[in-house]
Amino acid sequence: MHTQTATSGTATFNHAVPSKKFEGSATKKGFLSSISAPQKIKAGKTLFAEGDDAETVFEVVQGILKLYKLLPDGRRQIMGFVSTDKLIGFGDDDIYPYTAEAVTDVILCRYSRNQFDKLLDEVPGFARRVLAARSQDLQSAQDQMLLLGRKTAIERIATFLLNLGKLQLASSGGASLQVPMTRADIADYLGLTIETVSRSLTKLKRDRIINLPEAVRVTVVNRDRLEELAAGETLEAA
Amino acid sequence: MHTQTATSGTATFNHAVPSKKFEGSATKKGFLSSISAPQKIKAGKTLFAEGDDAETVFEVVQGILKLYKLLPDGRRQIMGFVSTDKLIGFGDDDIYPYTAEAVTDVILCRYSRNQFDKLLDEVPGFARRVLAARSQDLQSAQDQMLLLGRKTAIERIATFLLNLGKLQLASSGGASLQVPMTRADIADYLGLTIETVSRSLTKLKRDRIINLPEAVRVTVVNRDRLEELAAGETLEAA
DNA sequence: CGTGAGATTGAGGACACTCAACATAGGTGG
DNA sequence: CCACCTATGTTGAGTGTCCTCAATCTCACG
Repeated sequence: MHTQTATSGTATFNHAVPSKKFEGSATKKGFLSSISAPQKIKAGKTLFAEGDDAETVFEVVQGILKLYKLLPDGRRQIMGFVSTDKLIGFGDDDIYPYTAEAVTDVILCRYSRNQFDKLLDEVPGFARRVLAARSQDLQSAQDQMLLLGRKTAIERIATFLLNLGKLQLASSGGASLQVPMTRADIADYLGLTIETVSRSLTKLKRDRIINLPEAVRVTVVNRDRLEELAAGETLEAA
Repeated sequence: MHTQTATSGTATFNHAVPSKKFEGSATKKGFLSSISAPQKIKAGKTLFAEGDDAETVFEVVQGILKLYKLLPDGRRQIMGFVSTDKLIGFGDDDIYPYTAEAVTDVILCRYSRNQFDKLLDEVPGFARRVLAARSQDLQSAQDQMLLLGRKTAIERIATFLLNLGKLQLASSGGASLQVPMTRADIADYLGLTIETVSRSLTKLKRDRIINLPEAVRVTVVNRDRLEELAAGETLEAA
């Protein structure tokens, strides 16, 4: 079971640049949105499951989704969190390769896979633009492979917080980060357990690198040190 | 240092299907190869390094390359092994996001990034086809994220051997696998150490799941069991 | 104010890592 | 042609980081 055959995709929030994707010729929301009206999804609801027929392509208008795969015994790996302006649910294959679930309330648009494919073939520059987005997703996935394969727990958390920061700097600003996902989600994204996530955050706090006014909020106190940790500079002394 | 900013890409060998990529209209090697003559690269040679200007797109004609990222202290993560008919070195960004090094002797073609971009814009269906390939690469990367984040050492090795098998079944056939990369490469691909790779292979041999006539050759004895392990069915008894 | 999901903290254990010795194979030069 | 030499791979002993199990804490919500 849990055949992860398909190829839909898009993932992660590692992008330094907020994506700009659809702005050219006949695209942006002006194009895609004309097909279907935005739709609200409640937090916790599953959009589609790994292995389902990939009949629909989704565009996230607002909110955050998580994409994950499961092993038969329940071990879970979150491939990424996707947010505004991302497309998910298309790829080479005809089934979804992961489950998509709303982390927060989400607003999104749906497009039939057929229509989407037609756009790819017929709208000049659209395939090119989607390719660029997918290349970014691939690169984020590769950064995550480095994290999962070689970074320590503390380094993973540091990387995660900085990426979260880049995302939010794009919209708001300041060193105060909102953490919309649970510790369990963070753990399954970073290949750790919730306990290790919690302990790592506590350690960063003890070391005066971050603050934790509440569980869902993090403020960066020593950004330089956090970046050293994320980069894996090993100066694990201090 | 080791800014991993860029977005070139392509990776991994997780594909069930041997890729077919360029066969349509004006593509296949008939198109791309017309630009540059195939070129030989010796095993061990570095094609380009992470951070270099991404001026050239490469098409692998024969042989195997490894793509990897490094942390400052030398920890290495191999993003994937790429083989015949794969394109590497293009993406959103203008620098390579990883180092590419020849595992075996390699024959490849080079294309200037400018020419490649022009093809993407001008050749009908080309961007579409490259997008499909990149979607496959992304999916492979996501499978690898599940492996790196959640699978045990034995499960990683089992998965690796089966993927190696799929690759080679495409060309040759039979349960006898050639392992062209070193234990160090396997370790850095699977997020393990060489010792753990070696011990895991030994354990699979002791359990009569594979045989190891030589270090570079593996024969699958109990494929069903190997697939259970790769899938993470946890029946870790036996 | 009681309840329950989520988060933190503690104690102990396990899987993979580190360090180290030894084995094997391929290549080179005497 | 064989002995040596270095790469690579295997095996062993001990350690450490992160996991497991479990208790306690926090906070939003009814």
